[in-house]
Amino acid sequence: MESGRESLKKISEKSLDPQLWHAIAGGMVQMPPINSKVFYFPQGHAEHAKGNVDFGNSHRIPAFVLCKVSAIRYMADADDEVYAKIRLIPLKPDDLDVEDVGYVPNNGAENIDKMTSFTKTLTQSDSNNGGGFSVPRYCAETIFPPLDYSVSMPFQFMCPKDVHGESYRFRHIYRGTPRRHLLTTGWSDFVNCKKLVAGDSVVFVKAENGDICVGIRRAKKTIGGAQEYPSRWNHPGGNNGSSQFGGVVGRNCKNYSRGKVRAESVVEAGNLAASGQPFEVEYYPRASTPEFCVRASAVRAAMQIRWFAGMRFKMPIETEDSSRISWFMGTISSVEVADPTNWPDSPWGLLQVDWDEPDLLQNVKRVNPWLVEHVTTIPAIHVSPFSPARKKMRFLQKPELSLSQLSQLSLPFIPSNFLDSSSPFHYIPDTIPAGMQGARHFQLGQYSPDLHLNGLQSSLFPIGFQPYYPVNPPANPGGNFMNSTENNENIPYWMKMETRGQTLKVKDETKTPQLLLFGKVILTEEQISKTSSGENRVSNGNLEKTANPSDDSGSTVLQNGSRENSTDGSGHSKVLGELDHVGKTLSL
Amino acid sequence: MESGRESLKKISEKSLDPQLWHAIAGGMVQMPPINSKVFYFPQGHAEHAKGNVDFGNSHRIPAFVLCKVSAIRYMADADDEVYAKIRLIPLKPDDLDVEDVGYVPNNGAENIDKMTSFTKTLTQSDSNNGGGFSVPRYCAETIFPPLDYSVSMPFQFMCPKDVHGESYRFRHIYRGTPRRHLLTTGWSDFVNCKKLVAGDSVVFVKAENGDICVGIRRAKKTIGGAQEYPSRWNHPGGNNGSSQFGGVVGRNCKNYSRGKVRAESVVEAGNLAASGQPFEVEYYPRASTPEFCVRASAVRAAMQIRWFAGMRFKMPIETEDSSRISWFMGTISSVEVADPTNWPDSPWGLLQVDWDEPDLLQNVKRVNPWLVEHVTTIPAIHVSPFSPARKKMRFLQKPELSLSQLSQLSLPFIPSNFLDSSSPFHYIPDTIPAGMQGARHFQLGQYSPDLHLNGLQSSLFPIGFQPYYPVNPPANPGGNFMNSTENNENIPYWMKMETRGQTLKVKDETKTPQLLLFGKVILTEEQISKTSSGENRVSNGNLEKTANPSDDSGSTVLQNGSRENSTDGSGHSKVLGELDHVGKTLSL
DNA sequence: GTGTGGGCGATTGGCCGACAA
DNA sequence: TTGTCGGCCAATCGCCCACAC
Repeated sequence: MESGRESLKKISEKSLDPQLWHAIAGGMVQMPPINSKVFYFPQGHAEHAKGNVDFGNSHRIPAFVLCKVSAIRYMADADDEVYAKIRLIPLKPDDLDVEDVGYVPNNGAENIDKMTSFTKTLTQSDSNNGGGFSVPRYCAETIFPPLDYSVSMPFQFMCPKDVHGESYRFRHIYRGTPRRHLLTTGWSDFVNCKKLVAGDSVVFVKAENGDICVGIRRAKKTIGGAQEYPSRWNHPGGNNGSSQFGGVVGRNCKNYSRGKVRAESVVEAGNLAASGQPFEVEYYPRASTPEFCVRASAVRAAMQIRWFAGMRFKMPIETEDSSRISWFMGTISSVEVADPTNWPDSPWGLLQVDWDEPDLLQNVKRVNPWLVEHVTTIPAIHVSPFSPARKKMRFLQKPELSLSQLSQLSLPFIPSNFLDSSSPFHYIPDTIPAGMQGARHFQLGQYSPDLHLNGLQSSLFPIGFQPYYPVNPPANPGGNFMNSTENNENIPYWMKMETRGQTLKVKDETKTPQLLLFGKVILTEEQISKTSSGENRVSNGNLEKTANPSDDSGSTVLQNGSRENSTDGSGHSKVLGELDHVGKTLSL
Repeated sequence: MESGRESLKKISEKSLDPQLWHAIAGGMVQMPPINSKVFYFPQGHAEHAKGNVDFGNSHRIPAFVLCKVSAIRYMADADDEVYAKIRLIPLKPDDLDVEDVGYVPNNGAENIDKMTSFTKTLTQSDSNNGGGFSVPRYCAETIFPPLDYSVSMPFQFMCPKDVHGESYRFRHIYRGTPRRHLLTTGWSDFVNCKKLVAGDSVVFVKAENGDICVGIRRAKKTIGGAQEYPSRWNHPGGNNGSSQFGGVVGRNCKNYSRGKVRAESVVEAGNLAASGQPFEVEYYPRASTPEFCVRASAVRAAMQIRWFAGMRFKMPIETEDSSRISWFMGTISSVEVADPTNWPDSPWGLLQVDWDEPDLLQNVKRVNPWLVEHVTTIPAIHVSPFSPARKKMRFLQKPELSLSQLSQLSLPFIPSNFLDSSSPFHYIPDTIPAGMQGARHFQLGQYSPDLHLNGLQSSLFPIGFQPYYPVNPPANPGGNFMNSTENNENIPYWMKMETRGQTLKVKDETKTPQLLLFGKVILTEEQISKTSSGENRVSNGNLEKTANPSDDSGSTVLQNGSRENSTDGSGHSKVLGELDHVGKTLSL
């Protein structure tokens, strides 16, 4: 009664090549190295799950557990979303014999540069039922097999594989005036099969041996599992009956997709962690919740900072297609335990913050200390009359971008530089008691910068330490943006576009070819650009790149290997352009 | 960060009306009454899950745990598959104060006859992209709202709801020569939306208030979760490129649906059961694995039988659309513990069997004692030259019906009559030690009918008892079949049919309008009929009914309420026609 | 360089009766 | 009674260009 089932299981449990996985996950996704030490936060894990996680009498589950990463399996689920199964071994608080490995750029070090990838966010035309896929020239020339340009309309069929190893067949043709690369036949099927919509991204990855894979990054609509993708009609079909009756009833097709991480597995992990037994967690890097397995050195470094209300900070946010990161600035309004009832000892969400751009990040009330970077200089919060935040919201008046969607927010992965254990404090011994006592619910009064470290920090670092103040370069008030359009006081042209035909598909779902996403907060590229032209954000930079060999304006192919400690006080701009774990990752 | 998530969860956690649930689940599905006693079998639960279940050091998990059913929630998952969440409270082995309730025909007794339902297995034409749904007359007249037959082509729009409460809009028209009922507009969308294929069934249910629901029973392709539905193209679309190249590559769209029950929840349930704590299990009645919560009285009755090698037995199997049950006969080849290493004390799969029709049930090596019925008369195993089993397999030479698919098998629910605690032994006290000692791996020699009860049986019934030998009527050697076609030595007409057009859809997937299913074993109605004309099966009978008021040939509308002890030696034929928990369940 | 719309065939979806099982 | 087919029409898919940003 067991044969056959095994093979099925293996199909769905098959793990991906780590390089491929990282290419699809996006440049900002960093996984901790094997054997490195991390803090596991059950609280954060719970946010990662769908539904409410009830730990029961969770007094015995500590807010954080020091663990060693014993294994990582790189997986993809049924929706082609990549996730990782991280196996963790809890360490004794005084377990000093486990050497934390230094930063390792690639988990599979020998695979560096093995793959080339290109990411493109789908336009309306790309995801239209009737349309093909407009292939950026660079993608075609870098990733796709070469065409025979001697003929008038060169074309070929290419058959990339998805994360599950399934092949898809696309007709790749170079035609039109001016000439351009297109995927025609087969593309529409792919779009329907994968249920892609405008705003989703596809990643073409070429391995060293020439094999081509195609991955998917879905636009983040909601947060942390239980995602209910909007209904997507594959072929709306002529409906005589309904037009004849004017009825629009029916024709709905709900997709009751389940959450990615189940509450029970979180509880199970928490209990195992509490009892010191090895356990495994599933981590969805694109789930828009902060990672809950954080490099121990990063946590320590962050908790050494004497956070207090009034402090200025900046935080990196990735663009929706992972092509850029954007830094947002804010002020700490209060330092207090986020959930004193259930997690009185937790630094998770310790910082209550006010953003310089409250409209865009209005629902990000709390951030983790290790996700932000303290800045010593406070740029003027100048809301220019030409680009006020309020005015920007006019572009959000479309239903799909309404304020009601700007509801919940968690934070994406922190760039690796934050986790760099080469920070001055990586030598701090691991002496955190797994089950902390004392240190109940501390709350610092607002604007009490002289208050000393609160109980949390002292409990995290009970032995002698020096408060650490990172020395950052002055923030660049003018910003340092690429791709920013300046002449956009008017409605941008893409707001006026309409879908051809009468398809009932996702017509009104996403009119924005480029989205920027912060947890559940979806921002258009336009908004980002407009914001960029203000003075209240720091800068952004390329992460993945629109690599156009004939257009170097502001772009360079980023190579990995160059790393700087983001807190070393001098490498700011380098950090912004850093791309340090994917050999060549290119993007549009 | 919690708002909104709650509501999503509630949608997916909503439970169904028990009557509706039962109507969709099918007439053979019986749930134990609330407060009744059942044995919970972790081993069976594990078979219900996808993948391998590792109980770890499971020495402490008993093979069966006597429990009280404290609650049942009737649910439907994202695929519209119904399942139940059964809450169980382990009982102390000597817990005699818990009165086992007698058999209760309907869990919600007051709801009897509240609903009328009709089941139809989809034909190729029904599931064709271009086609509509041919509504059996009885369904239209019994379930659907009445049409105004005064006009020439009467039609209406009806909007049934699915298990999630979503409405679908179908045009119901009465037309053609001869006149017939059809669903046209909207049907195709429904098929695509629900990913229905030929062989799947739809169930129309009308509540007392006239509300109409539509449920789904998918054809069982594989066993116990991790089902990978065959690729279903929603709209294959014209593919100039591939026809021009003659290529059939690509155009595949795998659906990596997950297993229904996760291994972890099985382990969790087993541990809770072992420690005597209440727990909850998810049971998928259509998962083709035997139920793992079995009426205690049924287990006891079965274990009182002195099973031995050489015994003859019969077992009921349901047809794929739950419209009929079929009894297969076999001989016990050996009585031995199925998995002595992990479950040395378990009666699960105790009986090793040889089937009279080994081709059809070749992979059913073991059955549970409470799933079979001992027969005292051994009909001659006469393989007639006109309908030999080998010959029948000729019809399986199509790839979709090849022997390679006849791989694994578990067994469906036993009809309720087997569980009837009104059997002479329902008064046997519950004195089964939850953690049994002794009784390791007993194996009875083949054909040792005089051997006394083995250790398992004595451990299940440690106190005085009388071995129970059911007195059955002599098996009817000639069978008692309906719908059997005799003139099918030739290829049946449906084997010759071809799909119109060039759709790449499920063209070759299921050519059989009627399937009979045994776990993973799929049999056509033709095969069953041919088998029926042999002498080696006992009989079958209608369970759900093709209720045709103008054609009473061999059919009657079955009413619930009439119950007979299947082992009482006289009610055989009544049992076969029994339908005792759904008020009026009709089927095609 | 590439996103979008118009134009247009070829294909399919989808509704119908005819026919037969 | 109802499953399937051929016929037929209309809708739309999907490929192409031209045009803009």
